[in-house]
Amino acid sequence: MGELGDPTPAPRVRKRVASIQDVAERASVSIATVSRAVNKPHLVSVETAERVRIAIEELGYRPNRFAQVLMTQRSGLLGVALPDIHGEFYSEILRGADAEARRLGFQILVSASPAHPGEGEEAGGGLGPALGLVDGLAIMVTEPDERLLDTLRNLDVPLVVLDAHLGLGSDVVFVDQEPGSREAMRHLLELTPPQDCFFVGGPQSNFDAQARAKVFDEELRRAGHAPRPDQVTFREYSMSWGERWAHETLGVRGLRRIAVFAGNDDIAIGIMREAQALGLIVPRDLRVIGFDGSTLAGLVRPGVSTVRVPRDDLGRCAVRALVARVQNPDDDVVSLRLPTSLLLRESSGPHE
Amino acid sequence: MGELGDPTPAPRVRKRVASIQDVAERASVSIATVSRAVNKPHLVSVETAERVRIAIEELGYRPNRFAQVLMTQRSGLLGVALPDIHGEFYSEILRGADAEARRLGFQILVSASPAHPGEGEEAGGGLGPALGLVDGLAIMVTEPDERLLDTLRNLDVPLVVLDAHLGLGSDVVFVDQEPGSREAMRHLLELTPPQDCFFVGGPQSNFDAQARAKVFDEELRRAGHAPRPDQVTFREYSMSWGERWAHETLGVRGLRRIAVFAGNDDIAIGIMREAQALGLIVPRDLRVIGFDGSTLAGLVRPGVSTVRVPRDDLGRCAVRALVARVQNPDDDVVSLRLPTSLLLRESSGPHE
DNA sequence: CTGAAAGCGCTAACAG
DNA sequence: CTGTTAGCGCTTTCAG
Repeated sequence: MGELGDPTPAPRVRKRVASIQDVAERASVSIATVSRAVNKPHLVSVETAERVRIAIEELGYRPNRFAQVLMTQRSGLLGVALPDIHGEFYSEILRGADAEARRLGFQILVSASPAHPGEGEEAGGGLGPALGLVDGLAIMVTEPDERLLDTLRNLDVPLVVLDAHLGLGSDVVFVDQEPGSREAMRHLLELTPPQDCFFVGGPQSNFDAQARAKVFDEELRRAGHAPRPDQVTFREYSMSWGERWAHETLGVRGLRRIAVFAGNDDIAIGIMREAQALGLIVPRDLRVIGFDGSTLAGLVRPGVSTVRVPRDDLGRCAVRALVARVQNPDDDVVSLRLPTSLLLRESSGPHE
Repeated sequence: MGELGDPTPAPRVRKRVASIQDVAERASVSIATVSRAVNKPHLVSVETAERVRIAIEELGYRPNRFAQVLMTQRSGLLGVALPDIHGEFYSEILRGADAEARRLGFQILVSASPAHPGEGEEAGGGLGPALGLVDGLAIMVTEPDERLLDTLRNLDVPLVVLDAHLGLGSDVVFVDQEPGSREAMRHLLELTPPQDCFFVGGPQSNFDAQARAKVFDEELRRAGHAPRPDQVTFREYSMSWGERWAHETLGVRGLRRIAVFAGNDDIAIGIMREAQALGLIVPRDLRVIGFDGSTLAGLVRPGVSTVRVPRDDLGRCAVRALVARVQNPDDDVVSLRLPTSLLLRESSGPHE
């Protein structure tokens, strides 16, 4: 049962500092008065307040947060658990979350949850023992995970789920993949027949990947074509997957004049680069649209059309919802939807 | 003095959960025994341990971290304060720091310190009251800041400084700008005369910018040329600054066949893009080297030569040093140096 | 091996 | 307006 204990049993290190006791003595008041002077200044006389202020100053007193936190059961910490901490996508979510948290007087505790925690590993979004220190948890769930769900159910702090509908009655903030995907597909289908359209997605188990693929499927059918299996593939959100797909499709099978709806910008760029390496011209031989609205998509040549995702809004709204819940546990559960939209660039221009 | 108090006075929300008391009663032992069973299993008999285990299970007991932390004065939290949380550079530092922290059983508390905290704002790296919750602080300091220094001096937790030598006797982990910069400059000076070389830097007050500029200056002199004022400029780490510089230098003043050592990859790419927009060819008309080893530098055309910075090592080493200090406060102070090195791509090739 | 007891440093009634 | 008192939930001597 060691896992319940402190992660690193080690000698205490914090040096001895002035306590509220010391301040009280120095100011010749009770500790209660010191506490009030600090936290509820309006409850003490100005003279007393001043004496306390001076004592605090002289002693360099700072309230021990650990003790405060034990009393109030509130740490001012918010857990933010993401699948990964890396890359522009998550980085911006974090930025939004951090900014909003700061604004509201909280600090975020970031955690990159291992995507599939092994048997031994803790689920719960990767904040090991620190989970017990947060006032609330915002967690992004990108694929089904029973163990995680279980942890979340037993959580004893407010919870906000990002980007997934888990059916546990928590607040939810999610990016609606649909409108942007729909726009993207209609744009492609305007100039490319449905049988020449391809979806090159991320991991199949990803909720996002599925949502995007679903729109792809729907729009193709709407255009009168039931997608062949080779038109929809899944693997991972990486440039190398895009390159590989392009190599096999454009290089080996020699397809031309096709249109690709890529699972994200990395994949799109990978596809484009490989196409270019094969001597093809984008968009003439290959039209492509990515997803995420990454900076990179706007920087490569040709610019990559992409579906904008309001990343920092996502972080911001998640934190806002979480804080609302923390401060007002009995408010109605909210479900916040952030829309996506198509951002057109050269990569999805006409075939000629 | 309100700023010393809890940031958000709000009602308690944490629901009532089983305490060690409850477990003790259920297992018919004392709370001390429960504590031992959890933290020092070898100190209790197997039968007792089992009884306690069962009680814990049945009650869904989890030790209250707040109380643990108050007793042990150790939270398992590490503060990591960076100038910004955004962009690949910081993102990777974070990733390294997070991975290492996790490995060592700690959690990091990220903070994007406002670069120049206003008068009212807290210095101390932006972790407001949360500063009191960390076992140690790793802070990246990019420019001189007296107020910050002061805060750091009065810190009552272990401190590791990143990327700056502040002269307070803390551990330091720093990226040595020199070797990479030196290589870069020698590479440029091989084919471009010193009077046609330019340094386009970030903020002048940045330690890094200064270090890089210094090498630029030294190498030009070494090549027999004392840099003119127009050869060295500072502003900010952004693409738009690069574009602007290029516009004025290449567009307005019409310079050609020059070589630029840019303060970072963003600047380098900005310069390159503007040059291309002006119809120039890189590296024929303009050779350029960036800094940071960003992914982006390898993705644009032509590929941008850059000075590699071991970003995740930086985060990793900082955390390692910090944890070492936390666990062993009396170890010798360490100063860790991480070297940089040149990564050649097309952008700094010959003028023709 | 186990229990009793003493706090960690602070906040929050409750009386004055 | 201020002091007294009671904990918050846990860890840790110190005796058995």
